[in-house]
Amino acid sequence: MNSEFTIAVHSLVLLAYRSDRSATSEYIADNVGTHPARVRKVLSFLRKAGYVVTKEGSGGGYTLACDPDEVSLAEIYCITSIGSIKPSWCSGDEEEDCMIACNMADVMDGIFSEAEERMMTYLEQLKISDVLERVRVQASKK
Amino acid sequence: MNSEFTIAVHSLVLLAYRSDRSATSEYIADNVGTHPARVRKVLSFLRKAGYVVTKEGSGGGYTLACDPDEVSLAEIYCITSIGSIKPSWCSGDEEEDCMIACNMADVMDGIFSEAEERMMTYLEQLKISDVLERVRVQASKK
DNA sequence: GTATACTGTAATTATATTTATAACAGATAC
DNA sequence: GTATCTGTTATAAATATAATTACAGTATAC
Repeated sequence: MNSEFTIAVHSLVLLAYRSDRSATSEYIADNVGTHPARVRKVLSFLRKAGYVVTKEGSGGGYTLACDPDEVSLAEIYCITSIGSIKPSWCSGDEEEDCMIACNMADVMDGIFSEAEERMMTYLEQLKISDVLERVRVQASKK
Repeated sequence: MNSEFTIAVHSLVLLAYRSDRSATSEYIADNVGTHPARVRKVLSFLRKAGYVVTKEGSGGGYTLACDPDEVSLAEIYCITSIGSIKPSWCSGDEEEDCMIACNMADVMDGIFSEAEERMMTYLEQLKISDVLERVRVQASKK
């Protein structure tokens, strides 16, 4: 799976944790453990989908624009990583004179799509606030 | 996802389609669209797990050693690609002085594991014979 | 209006992963 | 013994991913 999903979830959880304060891409990048430009790219998708509000210029940054109780990981997955279950490599070849070789790519494609849907029904149940709660539980274990 | 899963499923479906005839790695590789050495590597895993029987030497090759009605894609996924849902890249850093940064990697790890389990309950229902049937249906559409 | 501090985005470089290929030992059939 | 196969490792090539650089655009403070 694409790690932009991880970056998006981490960023949203961080913003939810900081309640309504804004955060710069540098601050988020440091917390996530990546480069600010990468955070800006991922959060730019979230902004276009309305999950965060961004403010350019001095004193700018990112703030949460959604209710963490309402937003599921499935929505975030759709924005950042849909289709990433399926490997880019495909078996078979349409030109071969064999029923298996000709059709395996299509069949596997369907299987990967259905598998992804199953995974997404799970992610639908998980909200950003649940992830934050899991972080709290994990922290209390240490 | 790792494409060894695709190669394994394709090979098993091909062997099931050819009933009890054996096939060489070169024949399978040509059908799958990869290198014989890669087929040998993947089928070597399947042999160790008892799904195929191999015969070395002249006239050798691979034959199915399982009932296609009984073997699910979940079993094959376990052998070839377990854990491949989770991206190798992890966010956060245990050393940071922030609850989110410290625990996000563990939390995401758990989420990816659960997501993978959901996907696997779907793959459990799909047998090798179902995949062969899907190939037949797909072929009849053309 | 100019300096400063941000985001947005594209281009480039570096790194990691994946796939293909080569090579050869070991096994079996003839 | 020779030809044909698998098993396995090592290496090279291709691809995908992540980091970095660069700079235009925008808002703020002075």
